[in-house]
This record gives sequence, structure tokens and C-alpha cells, in this order.
Amino acid sequence: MTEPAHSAEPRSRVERYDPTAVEPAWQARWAEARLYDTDLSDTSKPRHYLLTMYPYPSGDLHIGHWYIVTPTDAIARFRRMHGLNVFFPIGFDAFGLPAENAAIKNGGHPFPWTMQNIEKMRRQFRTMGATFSWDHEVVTADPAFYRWNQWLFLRFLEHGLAYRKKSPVDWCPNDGTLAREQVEGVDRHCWRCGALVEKRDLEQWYLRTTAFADELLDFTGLDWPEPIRTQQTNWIGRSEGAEIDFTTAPSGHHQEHETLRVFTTRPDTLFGATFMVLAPEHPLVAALTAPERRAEVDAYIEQARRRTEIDRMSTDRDKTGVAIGAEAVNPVNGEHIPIFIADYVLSGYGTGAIMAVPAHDDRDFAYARQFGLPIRRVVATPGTDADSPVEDAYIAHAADEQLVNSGRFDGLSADEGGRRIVAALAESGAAQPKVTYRLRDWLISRQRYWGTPFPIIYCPTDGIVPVPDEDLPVRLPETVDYKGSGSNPLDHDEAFLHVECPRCGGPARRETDTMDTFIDSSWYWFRYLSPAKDDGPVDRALVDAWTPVDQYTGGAEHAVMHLMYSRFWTKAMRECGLIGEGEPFRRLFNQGQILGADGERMSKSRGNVQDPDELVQRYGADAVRLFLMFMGPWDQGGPWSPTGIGGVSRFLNRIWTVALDAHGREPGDPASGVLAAGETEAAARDALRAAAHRTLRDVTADYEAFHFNTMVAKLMELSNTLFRYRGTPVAGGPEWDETLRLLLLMLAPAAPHITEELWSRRQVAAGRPWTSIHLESWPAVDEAATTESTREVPVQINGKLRDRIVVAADADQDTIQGAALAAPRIVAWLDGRVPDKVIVAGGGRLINVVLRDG
RNA sequence: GCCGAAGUGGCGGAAUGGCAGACGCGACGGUCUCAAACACCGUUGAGUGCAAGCUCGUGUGGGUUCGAAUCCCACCUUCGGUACCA
Repeated sequence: MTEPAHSAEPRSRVERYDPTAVEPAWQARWAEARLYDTDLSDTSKPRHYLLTMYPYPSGDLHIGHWYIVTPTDAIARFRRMHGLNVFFPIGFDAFGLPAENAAIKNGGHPFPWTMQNIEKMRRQFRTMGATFSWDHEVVTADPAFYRWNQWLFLRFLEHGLAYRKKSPVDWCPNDGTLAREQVEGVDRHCWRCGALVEKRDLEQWYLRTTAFADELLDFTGLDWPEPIRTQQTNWIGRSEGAEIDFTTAPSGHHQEHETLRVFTTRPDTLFGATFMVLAPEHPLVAALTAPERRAEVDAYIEQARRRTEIDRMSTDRDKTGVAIGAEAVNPVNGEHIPIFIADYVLSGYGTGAIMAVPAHDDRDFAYARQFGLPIRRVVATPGTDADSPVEDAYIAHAADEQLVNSGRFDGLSADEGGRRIVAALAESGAAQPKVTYRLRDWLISRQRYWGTPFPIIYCPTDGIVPVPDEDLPVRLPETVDYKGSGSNPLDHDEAFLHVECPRCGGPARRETDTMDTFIDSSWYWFRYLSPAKDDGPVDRALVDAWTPVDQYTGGAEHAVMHLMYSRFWTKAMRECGLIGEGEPFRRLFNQGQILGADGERMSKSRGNVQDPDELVQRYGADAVRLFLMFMGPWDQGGPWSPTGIGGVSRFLNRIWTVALDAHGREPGDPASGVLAAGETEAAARDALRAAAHRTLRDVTADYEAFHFNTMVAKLMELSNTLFRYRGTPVAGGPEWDETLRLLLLMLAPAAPHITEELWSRRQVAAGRPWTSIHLESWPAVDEAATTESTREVPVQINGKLRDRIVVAADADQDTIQGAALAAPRIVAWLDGRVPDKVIVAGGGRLINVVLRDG
């Protein structure tokens, strides 16, 4: 370490700050001193589990990773300074599509590709100076981790939370199942081979997320951002309504009185049902279709299967559909209505069939218009002609609206009428109240190699047989032959495929699907607590002590999938008696996303990835960390631009200068080293100390609220204040010294290296042994130092600023009002007129003089 | 389409019912230097005025209020998610 250069020579220069030398040296020293090891069994301090979403090992740590991680690290350091025992682990979400794509393309294996990427990212992570508990790292592609996915899956199976069902996937004849992003163009072709994508029905595994639908709607005790809670609530989409059984009318081509069950949220509009629509996939379509309609119906079904769900749900495109040549009978009045199939009805929601009430539903209205079907009003406000033509679907719920055209239910309110209609039909079993959810069970089967194998064996005699716990893990084979195709190589891996049935010992076949990677991220934070544990997935005592996670940080793009699956999985583990609590994350913060310079998501394929390494080389990790925090609000993100990093770099250099060269003067500034005209030395000392403590008060609040951008701005102001006093008699005095000390402590969580270096030099200068600034306590605000004797009050006339007055800090409202009305410029504006009103706002913070026709 | 979010100087942003533009970038002017770079100091929303100042100004249009970037209604644009990217 160099000695601090405290020179009395006015034009002295200290050596320039060189982050490339300082930062790695401190990183090594911290690691050596094991400064950030967390003792999970330490109960002497309050525990704080700080979690940030673990990265996918794409191979390069880009600036987006820094944006997620380095402010979170600042939180970790800030909390440690408050005496908390902070656990801040990291790991890698190592299964997934990109590794597989690389292997297919280059003829390799996903495993080494992934592990090399992880190795590189670990090195890059270390340059951040982050305080990770590396000895708790989890890599999900390690059998030591995914073994427990298998084990947990088997527990869920035992508890009825996992089941098997046939469902369609996007299928390419050459490359097998495709992800949504692998289907391109309006004609929906395969990204790799260009073949047209079709749907294929496969038996697949599901997890019963809907079992917890109501519990997932309950956010009690969770401090989560409201937009996320709203998105999850809407995603679950609870709707109350009724199931109503229509029957089919007699016809020559099918059996009469087949039951057609519909779900509706508006049973009150049952008399307004003028047609029925089935999803094209509805199981009765084939049986009900009239022979002369069959060709057209089959063609429509084929066409619907090629559309995406988003496309199908779009309400602004023209409605399509075909009549199937059959009729349904309305149970409430025996009316016969035609049956259609249309792709705006989805098979996965409700019963896959709707009664269409065009007068009171937008989509039904559009369909009726398109196909010239009758529209009958059944709800109206009093005074509306019940039979006037309906120009627009009328949906709004007015308090006084009543049923019309509804037989004996006419005149009832919509709510009451709906209840009575359901009750009346319920007597004959033709209706019952029903709650449905938009939420679907979680399809976890993937027709891919690079994931957790299902611990399932199919035996010709015993059927579906779980792999016994003692045979876990079912390992992925270490050699793999993709044959240049995207389809799952496990399907033709003879050694993997053939297995003895654990029950009968006969020849059997392994499940070749693997698990969705969202499974890994649904419980990885539990595993961080005991990553090496080999007799169970979690250490119950540690889980009880450390979870729910106190603070989770990560992107809002995970609002409904990862963040919902994690809540489900935690509840499912609780249901199996493995843990005690049902919520994973007590407090959540969603930071924004850093986009490429082009405003698009950063990705290797777009070529817009920003590598932080060269910025770190040039400006240092502290400058990069600070710049990312300073750019804007953390929850906002935005397109990447390095413009402005010079500003924070300059800020750090100024701190370096004031800290090491208090008495130096700037030759470029003629006023340097001189107090402002009229400022006494005593006043300057007070002003400096007041600035320091006000900054401390505000910066503390900013850290608490994760308002890092304003936190940095306030520290810049304080360093500017110090710079202004540099070289004056105030510099180097006790107030100066206190201010500098506070500045370093406040900056330490955000810029850990430079503050440690300067802290260390102060200790050397004072002849004390080294102790890390990162083991210091957060300083306390001296409230007395922050008070002022006078303050400025803006005076407005009709809301426009016209003057400012200075009053004593403790002046009462009457005094302030009097002073405001006596201010020369206000007197001139009033020009003898008497104000209509004078508003003293915010306890005397502002005066507004109201002058009508002024 | 549906769900969620965001629109403020040349740029990133601050202010979430009370002084619009903190802090920083860029630009311009200056100091230092033999010079350049670095560094430092100052100016910088638009219009108008010799000036004090005045007028306008927070995506668009309307509304509430003594007072609106902030609250309400309608719309426009951009971003995230939309169940096999993670």
C-alpha cells in the first residue's frame, strides 16, 4: 500500500486512481480473509436471505447480469452494515434449449458446453466484487441436484399432484417438438428445417397447479409489487358462473339428447343464447357433424389446429367458424339453436363449449354479425325498449338493469335472475354453480435430452412404474448422438431406453421425456442452503430457519411463470410434509431489463450483447457498478448506452482526490481554496457537516427503497461540496474528516473497492491496523446537525410562481402568510386588489394567493 | 387481442398533489499547459426582452383542484408476458 499523500504543497498531486491494480488486490484479500462467508448456524444476528435470480449459463456474463446482480450486492453489503447475517448465494440454471441447440449445431454434447460457460461466468462474476457465498453454489445440470427433482416428482405423484394426460405439441417431422420461439412466420414453419409445423397429441406429464388456484390468489403477508400480484391474479383468472347442460336436438345422423355442457359467467343471459359454439377440438364434434357438413368442418378443424392461441384469442380479427349441421336445446325454454365450431372457443378453458349471447358478449356479438345470426337483448335498464335493435354488445353492469325477454324471470335484477335461473335448472340437474380458472395445470414434459429425466418406467405388465428412490438419480447418458436433428436423442438411445421393470423384472422402457427447466428454478433456493446434502432434497432445520427468502430480486418478465411455479412448488412441498411454509419469497423486487443498444432484448443471435469486461478494464468494476445504479430507476431498465459512464468515473476520481489531497488546489479555478465571499469559516464548517448528515439521512432512505440512482446523485452532490471546500481552512478539519468518513461509508455498498482502499489508507495514516470498511456499522444521522435556522417559501399567484420569501424555520402560518403578502413583488402583482383566498400549503411550505379575474 | 408497465430538455433521468428539469452526459465559453490530453470553473428547456422579467412547456385530447408531470376519462406510441426462451 502506498502512503497517503498529505502534502501541504498547494499544487501537489496524488497518484491517479488505478482501479485495475486496486480492485483485483482487494478481491483477493477479501476472499483470503473469508470476509463474506455466511455461517448459516449463527443465531447471534438476525438472518437475512437475499436471493437474486440465478443466470442461465449462456457463456458470457453480459451487462444485464451486472444490472441484476451488482445492486443486489449493494443491498447485501448495506444489510451487513446493519448487523444482519446475510446469505447471498449464486448458482446456474444449467438445463435448457441453448445448450442443446449448440450441441446440435456443432455436433457436441450440452454438458461440456454448459460447464465451460459456467467456468467462464464464474471468473467474470468475481470481477464484480460481489459478496456471493460461493461455497453454496448450485448447478442444476449436476445429478446431485436433478436427482432431487426426480425424488420430489415422485412425492408429488404419490400425493396426486402429478398426472399424465394427452395434449398437443407443435411438431416438426424432422426436428420433433418445437418451442414457440422455434416456430416462425405466419405459415408456421420450423426454424431449423423450414418444414410446416403440425400439432401432435402426446401423452405428457402435468403438475396440478390448479389444486392451489385459490391459495395462489392469496398474497397475505407478501410484500410484492402490485403489478406482479395483479398479473398473477389475472393469470389465474378465477371466474364464478355456472355450468349449464344443453341437449342435442333429434336429427337423422346422431343420437338425440346428447348432453352439451357449457360454462358461462352470465347465467342471467341464458334466454339470450341464440346459438352455441364448440371448440374445434371438442370431443362431440365428430359425432354431431351432419354428413353434408363433414368436409367443411374437417377443413376448419385442420385450419384451427395450425393457429396459435394468441392468434385465436385475438378479438380484432374477423371471426371464423362453421356450422356443423346440428342443433342444441336450451334447457330453460326448449328453444332449438344452431351449433357452430369456431376457434375463438378454446378447448382448455371451461368445458370447451359456450352458449353464445351476442347481445351481451363482444366476441359472440362479432360472430353473430359476421354470420347473420339473431341478437336478442335480455338485460336492459328500465325504459329501454326490450326489442330495440342491439347496436353493440351491452356488457356494463348497471345497478338498476333487469332481465327482459326472459319469461318468468323478467323484471329481476341480473344478479338475482342469474341465481334463480341456475337454481331452477339445478332441480332437474341441468345446471350448477361453478368456479373456473383460466390457470391451467403445468405441462412439464419436454421431448428433449437436456433436462431432468423422469424417474418413470413403462412396463407392458405393470404399466407406469416409478423408479424406486434408491435407484435415483436416473442419469442422463453421457454420450449423445443428435444426428443433426432437434428431435430427442434419448428416443433412440438403446442403452438408456431398455430397462428391467422394478416390479416384475421383465423388459420395460424408460420415459424419454425430460422435465421443464422451470422445475429447477422452482426450488433451487432451498437447495442453496444445503447443496451437498445427499439424503434428501432439503435440510429441514435450515429451511425453517432461513426461508421464506427475505428479499428476491429479478426481472418482471418472470411475473407469471417462474414466480407462480415457485409458489406452487413450495405449496406442493409443504403438502408432502417436506417443509413448513407455503410461500417462497416474502419480499420481491423486479428490476427492469437492460436491452441492447438497438432497443431489443440482448441475445447472442441478435449480436447486441454488451460485454462488461472491456468497461471494467477501462473504468473499473466500481465505476461500472455505480453507473448501472446511476442510469435510472432500477425497476426501469432500458436500452444500453455507455454514454455517461465517464461521469461516474470522474466522480470516483474526485473522491480519490478529496480523500487523499484535502489541501490541494485546482490551478484551473481562480476561486479554488478560498471560501465564498461572505462565508465565514465557522459557517462553512457547519454547512459541511449539515450537508453530510442530510445526505446520510436521504441516502439511507434511498438504499432502503432501492432508489440507487438518486442515492448516487446525492453522494455526487456531497463530493461536490467537499471539492468546493478543498484547499480552504475548512479542509482537513474535524467536520471535513467526518464528512469524508460518512461519504466513504455511504458509498461502500455500491463501490466496495475504492472505498476499501481509501478506508485502508486512512487507517494507515492514523497508525491503526487494517480492518475492512465492509465490517463497519452503518453510521447514525445527527438530526441536530441537519436543522436549518431559516427556509425559503415560494409564493404563487393563481398557481404561478411569482416570488420567494425567506422565513424563520419555526415561523407559524400567519407569519408566513403575512410575509408573503408583504413581499414587494407580490404587492406589485396585486396592485391594490384584495386576494380572494390565500392557501398556505403543506404546513407553510408554499403560499398560493388566489385572485379571481386577476 | 388479452394482462402488466412506461412516455418529462439534444441524451439518461429528478420531482408521485405544491418552486418542472436535481444529479450526470453532451454542447458551448473559460482556466491550467509550450501544446495536446487530463483536470478544474462557468453557461446550457423553448420563445421574447437592454434588463428586471414575461409567455409557453412533462405523448395527444378532455376533466377534477386554489394548484396537476403527479389524480380521473378517452386515445396514441413503446416495452414485458401470453403457458416448450430463460
